Amino acid sequence: MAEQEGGKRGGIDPAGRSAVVDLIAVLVAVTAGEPRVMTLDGGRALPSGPFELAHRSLQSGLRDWVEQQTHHPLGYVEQLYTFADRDRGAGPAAARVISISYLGLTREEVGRDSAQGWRSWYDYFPWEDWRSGPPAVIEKVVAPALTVWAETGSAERRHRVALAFGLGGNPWNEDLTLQRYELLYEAGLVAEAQQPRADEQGSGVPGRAMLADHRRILATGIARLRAKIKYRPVVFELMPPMFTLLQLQRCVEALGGRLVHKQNFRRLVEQQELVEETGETAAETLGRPAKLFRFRHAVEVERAIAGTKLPLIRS
Amino acid sequence: MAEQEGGKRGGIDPAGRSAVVDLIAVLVAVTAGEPRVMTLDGGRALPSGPFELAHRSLQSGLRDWVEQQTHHPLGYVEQLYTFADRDRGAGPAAARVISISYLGLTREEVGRDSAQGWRSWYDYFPWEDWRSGPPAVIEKVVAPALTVWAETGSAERRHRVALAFGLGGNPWNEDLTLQRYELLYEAGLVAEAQQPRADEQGSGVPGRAMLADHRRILATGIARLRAKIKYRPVVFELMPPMFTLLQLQRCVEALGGRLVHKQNFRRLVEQQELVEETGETAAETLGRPAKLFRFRHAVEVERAIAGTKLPLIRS
DNA sequence: CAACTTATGCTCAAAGTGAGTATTGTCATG
DNA sequence: CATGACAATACTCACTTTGAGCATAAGTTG
Repeated sequence: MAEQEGGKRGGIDPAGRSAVVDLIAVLVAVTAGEPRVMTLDGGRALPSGPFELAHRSLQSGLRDWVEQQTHHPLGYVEQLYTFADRDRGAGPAAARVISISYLGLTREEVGRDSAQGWRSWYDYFPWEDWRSGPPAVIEKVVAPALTVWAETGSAERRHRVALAFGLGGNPWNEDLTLQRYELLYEAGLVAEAQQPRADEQGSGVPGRAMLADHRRILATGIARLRAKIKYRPVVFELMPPMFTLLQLQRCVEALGGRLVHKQNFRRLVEQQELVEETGETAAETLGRPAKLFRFRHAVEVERAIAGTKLPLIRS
Repeated sequence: MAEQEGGKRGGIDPAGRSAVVDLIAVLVAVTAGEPRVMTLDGGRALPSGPFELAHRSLQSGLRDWVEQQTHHPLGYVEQLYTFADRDRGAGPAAARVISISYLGLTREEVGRDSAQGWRSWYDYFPWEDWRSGPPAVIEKVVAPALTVWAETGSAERRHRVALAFGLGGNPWNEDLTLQRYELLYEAGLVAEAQQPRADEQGSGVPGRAMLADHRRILATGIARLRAKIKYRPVVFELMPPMFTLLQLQRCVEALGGRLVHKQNFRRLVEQQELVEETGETAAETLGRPAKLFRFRHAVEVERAIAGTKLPLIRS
């Protein structure tokens, strides 16, 4: 089916059947209540590099590139998505490039030279941060522009816009980050959608642009992470070994871009036995001192058991 | 970063930076209460083919291959996973192949010449069907063999086995299909794990083998589908336009490999307003005639709104 | 000490779930 | 034509899980 390629160098490829494969990382940390993503090139690109024969696997290839480019170790990693759209790559004459993207979770290391690359992901998606209420940018810029665009389309298009951005009485759903970005792209409101000139923001919407489809990949990562923290205890990959429940809450809020009910959040965390007390208490500056907790790693296995939602029968 | 490849033929590749990319489909239908998967080569392979420059996108490339190989139209499609493990491909001297896998959902078309390829997925994973209680094959073959293997490893290995296969009082979790297959592979109990001889089943566990890593990809598809029907109304892609609630239930049971509580299942379906009455009733053979329902396509958009699980605050 | 800020405890009602029991239509059959 | 067999539907009931608050407790700062 596929011709063999034995050695270190590939052969001629008459059928156009081989492609360049890029590995791209969305590396996330939460620091000081801000969700941050590792970038290169002045914030315009995600860490990435081609998959090479020398790499043992996709993941190890990714690890090599990220650690080489950012000098930051890669912890928890999961695959995100594989993209290969033609007109969505690096310019009009782009080669056929396949982008295999990964989501990585870590913590920022203080005093590292990697400190340069971290940026708040809300720099790229200002409309995604609802922690201080509905972002003004939506009402002032995004909604009007999208509404104009939607008017020129079908009713279904208007419906998609209303649903994704919580317009017309619809509730906001933080998990739709990717759909929102894709809508803005379709509407030509993000810089990446303007083929020729890459840098001018023009008639677009606020939010930093990135090279090629990196911002789309970032949106994919955010969406995945926002969805995942709800059913898998992955937040802890972003926390220090010991933390207070408020710190944990702030982390979740940073990721979700929404505030949560403090008491109910604690109830949830405790009843699910996600954490255990360390016995120590935090040396805070303000308020009653909080107990310090640590993640109960045991739940990672226990949680594998859960999962269902169908009205099963016992027997 | 990546060298340009202009025309129909690729160039020399000194850095080993280009790879062959295969597109692989797990095409599923449910017929007569059995979950079935489309296969080729006498049930030993999934539909697949290389991604070529001529393809507009990964999905369209996949569609081309599947429709050409199976003469069956492809409906709902979603990406599954991208594999590229070295020692897991087509034999020891395998080229570096990247497999991008997709899950497709359809219905079998009667009287099609594509009818050949459909097989029950439980032919490949007999231990996954719990609809008539715990499969004998687990108690008789799988559990003993895995226990022997686990004894030779760490306590953590024993724990993984117990969890994945519901041993030692652990509950069965139908979503762990992939983990179970991977454990069996690790333990050398599936034919694919024996490098040299491919066909002899020998000391292994019952269940049909497949070429290369196709069975692993099938397991990935099953796991994804089992998980997904719980939070997204995808079952309906597998149903005819009109159906009774019992037919719907049988379909869900076929996929999950477990029986569900009839009354509660109906309550769930109705309270979520997934279906609406057609007014007609089924011309059954047995029992009180059932109302025929159709899927409320409106929920596909409505459902996009749902999704949360965090204890949000209103404000 | 008063004012502030955060940590924790508790309550309450509304929904959602797991497991059954009871009743109602139809068809096939002795 | 009464009786089963087999499903479709209706309802119950006891919990559990959530969404929203109210009320205290325990430090820090001026």
